[in-house]
Amino acid sequence: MRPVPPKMAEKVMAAADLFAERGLDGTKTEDIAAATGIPKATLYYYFEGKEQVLSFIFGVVLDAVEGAVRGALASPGNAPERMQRMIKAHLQVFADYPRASQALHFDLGRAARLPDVADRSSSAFIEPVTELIREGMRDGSFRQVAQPRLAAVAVLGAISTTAIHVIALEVDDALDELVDVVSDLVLDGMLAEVRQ
Amino acid sequence: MRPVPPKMAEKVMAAADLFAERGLDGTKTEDIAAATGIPKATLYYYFEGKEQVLSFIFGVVLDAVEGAVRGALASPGNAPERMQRMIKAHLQVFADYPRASQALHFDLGRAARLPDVADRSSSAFIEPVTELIREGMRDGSFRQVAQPRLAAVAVLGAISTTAIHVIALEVDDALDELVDVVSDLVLDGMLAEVRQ
DNA sequence: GATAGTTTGTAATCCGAGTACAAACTATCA
DNA sequence: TGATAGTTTGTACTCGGATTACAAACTATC
Repeated sequence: MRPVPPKMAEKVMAAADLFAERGLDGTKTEDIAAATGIPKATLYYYFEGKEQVLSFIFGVVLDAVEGAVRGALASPGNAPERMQRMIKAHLQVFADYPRASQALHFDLGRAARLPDVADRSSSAFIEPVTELIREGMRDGSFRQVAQPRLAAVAVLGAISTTAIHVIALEVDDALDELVDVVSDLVLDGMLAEVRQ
Repeated sequence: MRPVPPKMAEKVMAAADLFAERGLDGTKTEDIAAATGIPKATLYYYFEGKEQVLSFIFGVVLDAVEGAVRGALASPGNAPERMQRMIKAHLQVFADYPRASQALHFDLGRAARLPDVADRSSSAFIEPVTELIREGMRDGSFRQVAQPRLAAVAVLGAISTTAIHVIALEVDDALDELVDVVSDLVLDGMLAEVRQ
């Protein structure tokens, strides 16, 4: 993949609409050309194929997730406060890139097999959040969680599944309400009383 | 789609391996024929195309999920107890159909657009679990959740994301440990103390 | 043993991804 | 100015694979 000049990068993001709607395999190269305004031959000059176009778009989203998570976890406050900020920041990425996020979710299995994408989603989210959980356990703000890494995966699942669910409803500002739904669940759980 | 005789139905499940590994579009009709032992022409006699083969397999998993959730929610006990049983039963479906579950996750976006599949995953999981949450709120065993339906979606996300994560690791009995990880998170959250 | 439905092999069609290539265009530098 | 390298794009081509067509063989049933 040749380095993608900024103008091209911007145009190419328009393909996220198509991928979100029909998935990679449901999208014809011609359609990408039409939607982005980049002729087919030019696409093949920069990308090795349409999968790389998808991969490029995923990269943009992952960059944003990485930045959001990193920022929230580096912010001041105790572990629960930072966890909530992380959830908010992560949801903000879905709000900022709704179509690209949907595309990522649509072709989730493929994404997991794309070189880089799998590693990067692990290093952008799972690892830092696992570390946050461990930290909260050490300082006493989180209870002892048997498997911090799996807990981090569960949190990721809760965030992304609800976000995609809400985006699909196409109610624009509905993602905001999710911050409370998800962080209440993750932090407090659903029980009315703490079990002894 | 013609009614699929039992012998055929059983054979066809072998295609789940392929779909789990490469997704629908990465799987050739010839490969499906080879893996299932059903000749290509016969496949087209029963199914309108390979997407319908995928859909059929998803249907089997959804039947199982529906049964598992329904059984757990109809069992005796208060809402938290039944929620935990539901989580266990749902995870058991992943254990029973690991490859088909992976296939479903791989082609998640497509699944959401398949007629029936979307409706059925909603009626098999989201709606009954939403109702369970409401019930727990009424009888005081769950705290007041702002959006029970979104909470149910979050729980589904936590269950399925962790299950797929664990299946991918190919450690056979690791799904068992998930019951505690997920139900602790869902019921108790992660905080050490209840916030006032 | 006639009829309807099933099973399967083979050949043909058709679409679309990716490739090849050449002409036109642009920037840079001597 | 003109040579050179890189960029942009149109057009035509190849090739794989999904789907279709079809006919022969097979099976159950009445």
